[in-house]
Amino acid sequence: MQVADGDPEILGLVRELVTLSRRFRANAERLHPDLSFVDYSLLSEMAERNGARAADLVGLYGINKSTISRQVAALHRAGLVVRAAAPDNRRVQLLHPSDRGRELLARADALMHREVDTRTDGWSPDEVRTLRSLLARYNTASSALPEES
Amino acid sequence: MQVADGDPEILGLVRELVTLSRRFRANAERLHPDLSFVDYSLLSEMAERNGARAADLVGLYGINKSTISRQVAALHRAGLVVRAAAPDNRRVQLLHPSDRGRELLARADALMHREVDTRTDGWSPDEVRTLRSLLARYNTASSALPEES
DNA sequence: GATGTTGAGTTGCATTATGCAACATGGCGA
DNA sequence: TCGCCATGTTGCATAATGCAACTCAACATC
Repeated sequence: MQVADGDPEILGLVRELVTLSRRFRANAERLHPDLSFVDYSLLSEMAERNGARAADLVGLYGINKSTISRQVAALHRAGLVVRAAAPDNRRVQLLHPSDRGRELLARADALMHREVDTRTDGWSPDEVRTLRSLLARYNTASSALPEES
Repeated sequence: MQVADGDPEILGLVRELVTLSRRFRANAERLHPDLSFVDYSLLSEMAERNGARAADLVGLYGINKSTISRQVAALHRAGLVVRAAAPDNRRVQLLHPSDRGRELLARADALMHREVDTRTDGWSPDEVRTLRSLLARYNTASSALPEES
């Protein structure tokens, strides 16, 4: 792999990742207009982790905390998120989807599920598993970003 | 696959795709601030296809043509894209990266290459190939979207 | 207990990304 | 020739995002 620079396989992977990133989001946006892609990502993460701190989301997506702050505030205003003080550290607020949030999340999940299921039509279960697992590895690796101070 | 609804494998895949979509973009944005993620995606597609029509890009990314129009216009103003009339259909303009565009693209490519190479550190060449190929299949399947009339 | 330091969020300000709908125009077919 | 249609473009509005300055509560030290 140390072809140093210019491994066409890697560059090809980059291309696919780029395309996926733009298209997947646009597609999701069309699929469930009730819950924007951003809101969907936040709610699913909170649900997944059974409560997330804003800072977690900042780290996960690698975006500015002001952005997360605003997006979470919007979700809260919309009644889709509840904030709870963390038991251990009172400075922190744990974010959870509200009942209504869970409901919207479930609906969007169903749509996304159907969508991805359709797009992987004809794949073997093993291929689906493999894609998921490789993406999970890639995403996890990405988490270990060099934090800019 | 026909678990109708609720296949956790599919839903897991959805989660990974969501995370990737948000993070990959943000990451690219930080990696090569000279060339925004959007500009990068457009230029690489033009280069890849050796000339792309605006409508191609609209279809590829599934976004509104007005958005593409503006983004291409910006690239053109910046001197990174040249427009040429298509030989067969004069209504169409073929978009190519300019020399300067190619230059910026190459620089961003190098950075992205390095980035992805790093994140797949420790992967077998086969795993990298597999991820690329599965993503390619997924992306291609996505192209066949039901066009909303 | 007062005080300075630090972590977690917020907010003002600016820019970019994107959608929708109306509009412009140059080809093409009847 | 005429009208229709495919390709784009533009006005208008909203969402997403970054940066930097600021608030505030919790901690640590003295």
